[in-house]
Order: sequence, then structure tokens, then C-alpha cells
Amino acid sequence: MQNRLTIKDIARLSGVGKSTVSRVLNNESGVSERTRERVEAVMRQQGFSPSRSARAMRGQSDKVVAIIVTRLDSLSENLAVQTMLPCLYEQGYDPIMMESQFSPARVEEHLRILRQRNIDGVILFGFTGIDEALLAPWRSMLVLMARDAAGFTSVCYDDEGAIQILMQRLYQQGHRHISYLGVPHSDVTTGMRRHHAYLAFCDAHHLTPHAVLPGLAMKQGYERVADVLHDDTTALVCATDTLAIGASKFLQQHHAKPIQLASVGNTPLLKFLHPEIITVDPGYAEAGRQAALQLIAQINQSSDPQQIVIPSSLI
Amino acid sequence: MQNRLTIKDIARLSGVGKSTVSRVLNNESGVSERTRERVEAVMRQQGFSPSRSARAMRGQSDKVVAIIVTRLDSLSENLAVQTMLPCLYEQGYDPIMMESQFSPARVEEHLRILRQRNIDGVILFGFTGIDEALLAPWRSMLVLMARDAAGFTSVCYDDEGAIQILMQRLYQQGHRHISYLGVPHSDVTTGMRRHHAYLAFCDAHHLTPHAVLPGLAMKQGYERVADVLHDDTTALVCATDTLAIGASKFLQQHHAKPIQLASVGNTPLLKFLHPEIITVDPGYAEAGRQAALQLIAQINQSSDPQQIVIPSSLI
DNA sequence: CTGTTAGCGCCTTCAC
DNA sequence: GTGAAGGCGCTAACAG
Repeated sequence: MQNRLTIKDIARLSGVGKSTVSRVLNNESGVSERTRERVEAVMRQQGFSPSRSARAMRGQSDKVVAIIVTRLDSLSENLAVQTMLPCLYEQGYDPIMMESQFSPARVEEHLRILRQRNIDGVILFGFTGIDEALLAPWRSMLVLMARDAAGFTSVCYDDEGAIQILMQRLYQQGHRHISYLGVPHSDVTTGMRRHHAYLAFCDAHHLTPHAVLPGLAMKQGYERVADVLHDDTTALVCATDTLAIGASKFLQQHHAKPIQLASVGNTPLLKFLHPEIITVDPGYAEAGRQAALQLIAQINQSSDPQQIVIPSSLI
Repeated sequence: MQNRLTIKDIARLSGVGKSTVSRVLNNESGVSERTRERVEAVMRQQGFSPSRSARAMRGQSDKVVAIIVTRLDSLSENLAVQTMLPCLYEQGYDPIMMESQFSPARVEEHLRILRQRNIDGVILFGFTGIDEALLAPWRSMLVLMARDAAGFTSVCYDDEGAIQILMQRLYQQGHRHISYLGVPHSDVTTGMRRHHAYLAFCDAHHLTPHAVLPGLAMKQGYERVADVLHDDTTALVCATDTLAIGASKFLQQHHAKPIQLASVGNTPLLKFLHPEIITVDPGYAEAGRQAALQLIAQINQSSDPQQIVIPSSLI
């Protein structure tokens, strides 16, 4: 498996000096067309690839980034990561994966490890409780997902827009008693912003809001959805697909009267289990792509930190 | 973010030579207790951590392994990866993630990339269609998951045992008309072995087998389960949790008569959706741990390739 | 026990 | 345009 050949070998084989090979390798100017072609031919034919470690040591980056997801089995994060990976590989970056399991301590621990590795950048899926002070040293090479923080690059979903689209749609369909199943405000984006958007819509359209904010888990949706179902309720908006799955299970078991569900997520699982649910795609795939590209841009110093918002779209 | 200090700095600060620092760093013998402590103190106090790239260049191993999953959102693979990661980190290995999406071409492409990176090892989740010839060069540093191949290290589930446990249990409960929903034989482990175990049990207990083998997807389970449901069917064994979810959906919609479901998987999702299903845990967590440990052992040349089978257990 | 000396593979002056 | 020389941070012989 060893990469036995070095630029020295290539140099010898193509009858030039090491530096010329190096120049060709880095696409530097100042090499005659003929020489360049000859060297490239030898490299190709020998299947040469330069040693990452050696380059890294010489001060370049080792082209490694970390992706810290909350959970490996998060439906939404999976969709974003799925598009990140190809973007990163395309640019020659290797993504190493870590799982925070919603534990700030684990994030801290992971960042500690990463600092030692002198990694190029980090994509971190945010959640409640992360200490921003911890992230400060990474400011220039960190992309925060699904959460924003002043001075940091972030890729967020259009929380308000997503809920608004859903409510609008339900309203158009004639629903006037729409309940809401969400996440506590300690979660600023998925929790507070989406809930506020729901309240705002209700207010603007003179609807009576009925909301409960149990949390992110299916089980929590299942156990608490009953609290917002009244006799006149005809529709229910869920802050996430995961909650919607929980709610659906409850409705199937306990509720004869049909309730129109709507949720933000567009995950394949929900799509399969309950295609009848109205869904908004928060643009997970696009978010993944943007995050990867933005991180690389910042690593290359060709972009400054900025906050990106991905538009939602009705399916 | 840069690790400005080098062993040279540490050497100067603690009044010793570079090599002594290096010795301390690698826990080599032949350093007096006093010196070692002094150097360690300086390192700690300076928050020193050696440059990976430099070590890699000298030593060969950059302590990076790849995990190639079929899909980021595979319920079972997630469970295995979840235990792998901590094992790998503990030993100082960084895991980079890749997704094959069941495409042999992608596996080939990924391995090509990995070869250039002169990576230390690979954990590959197997599936139908992978060309073993491609894996040959990796033999000594590859762990194949959920599939075995002669001469390769593999971590497999006890397919026969899992099905047998399920059948046994159903039989004990009095079921005599047990159908089977599985995966085509082109998939040797999840497909053929589990199916054969089903047939063997039926044969041994004089039951009439009714099986259909649509594939791995929920949708396939949903669409084909009807084909094995007869008037006298009282139980259904599914080769995977994913299929069971598909089947459950169908049963909920179309089947008044209760059917006892059983499946191998023990994934949290199924557990939540249908806790009443009888489940066998193929030991995903244990498989992940074993795979990580075995790979590391092989990298350290302290173990030869071997085939590991994880025992199943009834929940 | 410890310091000195060579490189590992690559990039970067600096001469030619 | 091109090659030779030096050094990145570390480890691995050597000497002392």
C-alpha cells in the first residue's frame, strides 16, 4: 500500500530536478510546456501521488476537516452531510466524523482533539448549550449548522419561512383550527423561531393558537400531541419530521377523526410512512453544499465569515 | 490555531535534547524518571502536542482510517458506527467517512482516493456486487462488515442464529403459520443465510414456508408483504427492521387481523414505532467495537485477518 | 542515560 | 527555465 515513489523518483525518471517536479505538481508557472508534459506523463504512468504528510508538514494544510453531527441517526443532518461529503472530496478534503450526542462536553472534547490535529476546518451542527467561547478560536474556520452566532459563519434554515409556508397552505385549504407541536425555546432556531412564526401567523389571521413544545424526540411528540388536539382541531403543524412521526403514531392509535398533518423536514422516512403529510423542505441538501463550499472558501481565505440562510420550499 | 511549539522548543525549555523529548513523547524506556517528569511538566504546561504530519512522515502511519458505509441513514450501520467512533478516537485514530450508496463503482472510487492518502485501514460495510479483487490490496488492513470473504477479516452477524431465535420464540408462542419477508439471495448474508435459516426451521418443525424476498427497502416490504399473508398466517418474520417497518405500515392499513411480527435489528426507530414486534439484536454495537479493535490490532500487526461472528440475542 | 547527526518528502529561496 | 541547497518537526541510528 505504500506510496513508494517520491518526487525524487519522478525527477530521476523524467530527467529533471526535484524542484521542477514540485513546480509541476503545484501548477506553478515557470516550467516549459515540454518539461511539464514529460513530467506529468511520468507521474501519471507511475501512478504517483505526493505524500500528504510531507506537504502538510511543509506548512500547507493537511486538507482534513471535521464534521460534528449531533447524532449519526439524525434524519435531517444526514441529508445535509450526504451532500457535504462529495463537495469536500471533490476539493481534496477528507472529512472526519464525530458525534456530539447533544452534549456540550463532548463538543468540547472533540474540539480539543481537533486542535491537536491542526485540522483545517470544522462543520458543527449546533444545539442548545454549546459555549460560544469555546468556538471562538475556530471562528475563521468554523461553519455552524442550523444555528447562528454573531461573528461566526452559519448555515441556517429559514425557520420562519418554513412555518409560514405550511400555515399558509393549511389556511388556504380551509383549516381554521391549527395546532402546533414544537420544541422548547431553549432551542433558538427549531424551537423559538418556528414557534414564533406559528404564533405570528395565527395572530395575523385571527386564529387561536394551541401549541405545546415538548422537544425533539419522536416519543415526546407521541406523548404530548394529545394536549393540543381539541374537538375543533383539523390540522397540526409539527416543527420537525421526527415530531410528526411521533404525532402520527398517536393519531393512528387514538384518533379516529382525520387531522391534516404538516411538518418541516422532507425526510425520506416520513415521506414513506406518511406521504399524505404536507411537508416543507428546509433545503438540507443545499445547506450541506453551501456549508462545505463556504468552509473551503474560508480555509482558502477567499471568503470572510458570513451568515447564510437557506430558503425553504414546499414539496 | 497553529501549534507553534515543536519538540525543539520543549527541549530548550526543559534543558534537554530533542531526542530525549521524543523519547518521552513515545514513552520509550531509557529516560531517567527525573528527566521524564521535567519534560512532561513542560509539555503539559505549554500545552504541547506533537505535529501529526511530521510523525506521519517519519513513521508511515498518519493514524487515519476510513469507514465506508452503504448509506449514512442506514439504521443498522449507524448503530455499529456509533460504537466504532469512540474506540477509534481512544486509540488516536481519526475516522474519515464515505458513503457507497450500494454502488461498487463508488467503493472503487473511494478506495482509489484512500490509496493516495496512504491511509492506515478501512472498515467497509459490505453489499452485493463488490469486487473482491479490488479489496485484495487492502487485505491486511481491511475489515469487512456484515459480509465475509475468504482471507479477509470480517465481522458478521449470526444470521442463522438470529432467525432461529425468532422462529423458536414464535413457535413457542403457538404460531404454526409463519411467513417470511426477506432479501434476495444475491445478498448472501441478509438474503440467503437468513432465508435458509427460515426454511430450515420450517423443515425441522413441519411448517409450510411462505417467503418472498423483495429487497432491503421499506417500500419493498410494504409492497410485497401481501404476497405471503394467507388466511391462516399468524406471524411474520422480517429479515430486517427496515422491512418490518414497511410490512407494519401495510398491515396497519390493510389488515384487520393481528399478525405477530418479528424482525432482526433492534433499532430505536422500530422500537419506537412498533414496540410490540419481537426483535433480535444482531449485536450491532458489539460488531462496531470488534471491528474497530480488530482493525487496530491488524494495523499494529498484532493480529492476523480473521472472521468474527457476533452472537445474536433476543431482546 | 542523553545529545548529536541524519534524513523522511516536500516546498522554497537562490543561484545558474 | 531549471537545479542545488536548506529546512519544516520528528524519529532513528549513532556516539558519548
